Amino acid sequence: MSKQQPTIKDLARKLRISVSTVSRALRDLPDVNPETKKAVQDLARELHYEPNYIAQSLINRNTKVIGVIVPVISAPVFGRILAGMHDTAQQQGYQLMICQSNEQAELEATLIKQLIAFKADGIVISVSSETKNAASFDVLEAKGIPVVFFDRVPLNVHASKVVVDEYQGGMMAVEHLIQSGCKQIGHLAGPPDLSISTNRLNGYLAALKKYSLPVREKFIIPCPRFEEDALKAVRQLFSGKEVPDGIFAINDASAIIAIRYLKKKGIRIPEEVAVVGFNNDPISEVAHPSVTSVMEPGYEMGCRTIETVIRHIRDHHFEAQTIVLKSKLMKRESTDRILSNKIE
Amino acid sequence: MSKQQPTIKDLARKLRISVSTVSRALRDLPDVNPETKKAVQDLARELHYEPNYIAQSLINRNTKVIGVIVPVISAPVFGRILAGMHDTAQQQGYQLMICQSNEQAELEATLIKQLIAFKADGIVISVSSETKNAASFDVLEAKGIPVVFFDRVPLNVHASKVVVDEYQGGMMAVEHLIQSGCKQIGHLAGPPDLSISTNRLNGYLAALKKYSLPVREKFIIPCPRFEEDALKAVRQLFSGKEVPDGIFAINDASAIIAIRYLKKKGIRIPEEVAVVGFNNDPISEVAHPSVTSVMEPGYEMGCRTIETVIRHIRDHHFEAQTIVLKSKLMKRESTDRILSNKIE
DNA sequence: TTGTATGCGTTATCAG
DNA sequence: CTGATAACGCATACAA
Repeated sequence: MSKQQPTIKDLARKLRISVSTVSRALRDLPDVNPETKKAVQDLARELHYEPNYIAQSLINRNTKVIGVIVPVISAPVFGRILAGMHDTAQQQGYQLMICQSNEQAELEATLIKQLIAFKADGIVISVSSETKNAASFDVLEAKGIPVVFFDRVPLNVHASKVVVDEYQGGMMAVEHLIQSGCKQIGHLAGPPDLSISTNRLNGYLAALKKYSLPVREKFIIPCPRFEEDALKAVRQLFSGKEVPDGIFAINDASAIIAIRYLKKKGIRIPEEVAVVGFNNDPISEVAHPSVTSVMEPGYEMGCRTIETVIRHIRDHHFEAQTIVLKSKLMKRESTDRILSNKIE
Repeated sequence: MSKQQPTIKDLARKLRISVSTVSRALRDLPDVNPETKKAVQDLARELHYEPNYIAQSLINRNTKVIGVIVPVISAPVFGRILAGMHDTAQQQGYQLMICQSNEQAELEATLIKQLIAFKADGIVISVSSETKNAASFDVLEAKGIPVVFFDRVPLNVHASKVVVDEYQGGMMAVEHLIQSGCKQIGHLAGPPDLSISTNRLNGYLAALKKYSLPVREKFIIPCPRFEEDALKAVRQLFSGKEVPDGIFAINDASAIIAIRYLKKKGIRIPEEVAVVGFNNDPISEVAHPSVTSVMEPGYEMGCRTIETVIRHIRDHHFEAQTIVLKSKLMKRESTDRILSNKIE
């Protein structure tokens, strides 16, 4: 804190009135003499008085703080989500306490404890790729602290969730590849324990089934650490006798790693292999060729998540709900097999 | 908050001892019977007791919270900085309260007030592009709240600052353009009131001077809203009779907008016009051609900023200092005039 | 309309 | 080693 911030006590002493009157005047309550009220407010301004939120929290039993845990702050998807979260929180008079788990389950658990100790009114979480069970979240349920999961959500947890329809996204992506003429589509999958991974994978499988294309286990390669495992995965994908003519990647960074690998091998994109990414990160637009990608409504997801957790905070009996947002396919050069010859 | 979180009172009642003993046991203070200590700690674990930070803050007169204000959370540069900030803060036992000003001076002032009300132990700020004077920061000085400015810092404010040597960055960028054979270098400048803008501009001017190249006012075009004004600016740059053969852009997004414009006009890069960006955002690497860019040590800047503010918090007499970090030029295709014919 | 007393959860200062 | 009691800054029921 600082050296000597004025308190209501100081104001009271200077004005020779009681602290309760000062307290009431500052909050502009009705039953207080207009003159004394004005005197108090004037003095408060003059001394740059700011109410002590900490003390108020102790009494009101709420902090107006929402804890946020994301795997990595610097990932573009989370950047957009956090921006949306901050704007709606601000609008509703809440502050955000943003933390990153660095994809570590243990740190995630620690952060949850810290946020509890801070008496955050509610907590919103996007789980780390390491998180295997929901044990760390039980505390929250037990303590009755409102939680909303977003983007990456755990299974078997009774809580509100805000997610993108990953199944639809995956399906849409693969369907687009098929319609572009791909017959053998490889999938650079995500960390096995994440909901987004399995849902996108299921979308992939559903699309294949819809068009009666065979599923080849060898064409589905999980990348536990996302793009960090992507290069190895693509290599594996193209090491066999039969190689894919289309790739559906778990995110844009992985898609671009695949594209680079293919270009280096002299394989033309999209003519020989078409590629679809996920997230619509800025890089997908500027890459060469630009990458067709599934765009998730990140900012909106952030807004809805905060709205939902606030609803839970205000009404502790509010029923847990799952909000599913739709994603959109941004078609670009990496799958544009008709216009592909126009690419310079 | 929640319904019924256990307090030390509850623990005391259950164990039929006093709250002070419980308090001491929980903090593992020396003069307390090992047996009672164990009993307390066991019960605490059993009941999932978590200390109330709020109450502790009230008494300790510190919150272990550092307020952070950035213009936009979702910008890659700030993402990296925030990541560095969070990691060191976590390591030192501090929580971050991250806010975005959305480049608005007024919101920035509001956020500062909120953080003061929250009794943040210290505040770190990267000013909005709209911020013209330092009035909103005076309150902090007056109240003796430690402040550290980073990245975009205001002039005429006595406080610690952590910055990148933007002058050196700009100079390096332009020198590289000159050494690549450029003789007429245009500059897509930043918002006029920002320190980064003027410093990069000065670096640009210094480089021209060093190589005895003339300064043309018409080749320096400010972009008050960064990339949002970039297209208009490039158009202007190439509208006259004399056009540049090199462009130094205030950031990578602007550089890429320029590149797109040039490509559309059939102007070859880097042969006819070489381009340098700033920030080394992921897009600079994947763009076509990839963009030579000045890399700022964002993560490190975040770490150093938090370290500095914590130092000020711990020692209120700690002298304000300015830490200057060096940037690095990442050379890529957009300026590679020798290898340019190798670009596919 | 205003003041007094009490409490929020914790720590610190004393006595015992 | 342990237990009362008073703070921290504020809000509120109650009294005046």
